[in-house]
Amino acid sequence: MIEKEIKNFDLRQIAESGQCFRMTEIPETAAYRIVSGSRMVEAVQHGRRVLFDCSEDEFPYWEEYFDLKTDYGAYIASIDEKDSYLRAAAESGSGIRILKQDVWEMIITFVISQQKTIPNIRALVDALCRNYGSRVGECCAFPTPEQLNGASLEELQALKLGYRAKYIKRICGDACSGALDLKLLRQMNYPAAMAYLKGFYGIGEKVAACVCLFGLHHVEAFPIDTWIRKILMREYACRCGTAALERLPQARRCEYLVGRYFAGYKGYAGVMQQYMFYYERMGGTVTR
DNA sequence: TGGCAGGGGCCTG
DNA sequence: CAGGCCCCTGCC
Repeated sequence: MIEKEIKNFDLRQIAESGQCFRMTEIPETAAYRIVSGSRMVEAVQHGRRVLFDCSEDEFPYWEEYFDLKTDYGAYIASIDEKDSYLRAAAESGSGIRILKQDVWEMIITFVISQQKTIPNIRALVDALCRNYGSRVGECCAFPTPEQLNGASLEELQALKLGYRAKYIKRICGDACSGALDLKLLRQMNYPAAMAYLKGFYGIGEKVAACVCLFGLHHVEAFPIDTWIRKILMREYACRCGTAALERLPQARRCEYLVGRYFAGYKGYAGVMQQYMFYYERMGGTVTR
């Protein structure tokens, strides 16, 4: 057991923040089970005190996973005082961390995520682990590229992956052949990683940004999905006057708003994205 | 009961 | 840029 006192840390908020899909509350306890790649830990929290059920040797992995050495209070304190929406969002999710997850797992997970709901994504990731991952104690590891490459297109479609099955099939092939070089990807900076990821079949702008943010820990990444799009148009579009915005094509409007209102959070705009996403999913109200 | 809209998008023409 | 895509869920 490792016990730590941690500010700006909330297991429940992290579990519901939509960046990880294998973090679950253990029934009838206040504890959470967190699975990443082939590792597993259980953690429970009482206020700022957090207990991790792991050895001293294992802890550094989870310390990095939860980004425990970073001061999220400083991120929150840096928010523009005039931006009352963002302040409220950050307050609602002040215990969120940007996780440093397994890159391969993030690639497949976010390819799956397109046009799916979060419960659905959880179920599909779980199915991949149970069907193709190695058993680790009582849970299953995320399948390696080689393991997942053993799945036929028909098998993947049978799991209800729909049109994503062919993306996954091709990406597994690329990862096994070396065309998708994860080691190389991990060494790239943000723009290079985005360009590299987008070159693979089934990975577009949004999925690439999620892999950068949640897998490579490029916290400047700012994924724009339907929720963030809705927020940007509702909370930020009116601030700059509609004329400037209407001159832009539909697809570029969000990009423009992000450039205008989030440039100040240079190098960590993705943290703000997570606060907004969480706040919106919680119904735009503080649930504490 | 059925039709419709939308889901943490991406590819193709 | 507009459709189409697999297929499921929520809603009326």
